[in-house]
Amino acid sequence: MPTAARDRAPTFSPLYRQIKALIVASLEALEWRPGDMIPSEMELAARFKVSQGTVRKAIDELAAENLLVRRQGKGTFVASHGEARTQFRFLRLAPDEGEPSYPESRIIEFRRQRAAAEVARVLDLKSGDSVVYLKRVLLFAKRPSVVDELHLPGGLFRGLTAERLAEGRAPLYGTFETDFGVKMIRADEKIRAVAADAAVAQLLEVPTGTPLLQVDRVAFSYGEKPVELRRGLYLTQHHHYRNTLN
Amino acid sequence: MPTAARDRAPTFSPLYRQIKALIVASLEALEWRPGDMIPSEMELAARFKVSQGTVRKAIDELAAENLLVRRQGKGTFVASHGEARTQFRFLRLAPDEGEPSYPESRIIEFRRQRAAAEVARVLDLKSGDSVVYLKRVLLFAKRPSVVDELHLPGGLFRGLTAERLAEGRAPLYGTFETDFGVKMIRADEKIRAVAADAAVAQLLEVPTGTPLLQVDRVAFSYGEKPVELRRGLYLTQHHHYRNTLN
DNA sequence: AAGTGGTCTAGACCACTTT
DNA sequence: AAGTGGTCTAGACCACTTC
Repeated sequence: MPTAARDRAPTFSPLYRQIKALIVASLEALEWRPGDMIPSEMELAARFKVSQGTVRKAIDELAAENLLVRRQGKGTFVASHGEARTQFRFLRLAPDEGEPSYPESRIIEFRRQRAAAEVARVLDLKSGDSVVYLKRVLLFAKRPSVVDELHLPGGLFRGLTAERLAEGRAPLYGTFETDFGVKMIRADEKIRAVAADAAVAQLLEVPTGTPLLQVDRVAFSYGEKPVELRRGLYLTQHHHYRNTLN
Repeated sequence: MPTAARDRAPTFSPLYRQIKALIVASLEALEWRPGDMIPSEMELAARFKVSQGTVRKAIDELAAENLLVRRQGKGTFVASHGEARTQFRFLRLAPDEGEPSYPESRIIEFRRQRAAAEVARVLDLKSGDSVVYLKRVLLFAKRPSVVDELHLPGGLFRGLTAERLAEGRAPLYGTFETDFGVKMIRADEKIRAVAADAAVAQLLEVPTGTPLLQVDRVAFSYGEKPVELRRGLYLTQHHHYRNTLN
């Protein structure tokens, strides 16, 4: 049978990318939730009326983008922040000695407030829209090592309260996806060296002026939608930010 | 024709990975140099006696790893550090405002010396082996912004002299690949915040104690071979280290 | 027109996991 | 044994670049 053409965008888009977009739409609509198995390649091929190889290529790309995870013999699954595999993808601070571990979190402040102009701009909101503000200290092996400030769109995190996060050792992004259906896909970070001010120095139990890593993050969900603005101040006396250039 | 089996490693390795290894071997042997076009998929398929699709899958992975670059209608080319595309893959310091640019370099020190224990360990040399030591200042828009110290295996960089690098605006890794056949593939970085000591502060024209980003890099060539140890101290008052988490 | 990579199909068979 | 993803093939045709 000759190649199916279907509705082709004015600028040529191959079939497998259209299939890919359909799968992403299903992910976004939570037809399959994080951790779920999606239909087999043959089933999807039947649903979309294309060959298995075309579905395969679409899934290949989604797996490369960490939206899906393939497990031979088992099936293809929706990636989840609850898994060890994904655990350290967004947590780049590692101890100088020993294995990476997940930190303990202490909430310093939690409130809903009106978005300042800068926050609104980055999160694609209107100035004055509701925003969740969260300030935490992260402790690695009982040692306070990070001071974090987060801004989240209020509309996406309706039931979020301080109690719900309290004393959590659970990954924050895992909570976001299971409790609020907000899936973090990608993040951009800008890193600088700064001196600790008095307030931060006290929280981290170091002298004022101690050099800290300042990590400004914007995290995105499906469709490049910004859903988190975060500033982290990292104490790097026993830890470092690890990165790989490919 | 049934599937060719060939010499199969004890743990199963698919054909396309064996093909991939053969292509990497040719790259390593400089059969095709950076910037060169490699043979077409059909030619390689004939050479290796496999189908075009199998060669294609091997090349797909090599392109994903940035060892090869595909150009539709033209051919497949060996990736080169001389291209704009690759330019900023290993240069993560970007100005807060405006477009990234390539810095001017000033050499502060250049000499050959015996490898200290730590340097030898990281570069996989013997203690006392010859090592090239290079210290530079990088200037963005006339502003000194980085102090860099590099250690390179002496054996790989035989003809390297200070004159050859002098006042170079050319990318260092481009020089390495064209002049010495050493191709940088991947690098690991560990980032910390530190305070500028007197010597560095003078070079960067800032007060002693100014917070700086300390970036420790180990760069690798083919086969995970370490070929560079580098420590950079970045002034982040008008620049930042950019990163994307996927 | 010819040559390159890019897409799509259909079918066979392999490797891994579960029943 | 059945179901899943993984590999490999052979052939057709499309899109892009160059001659």
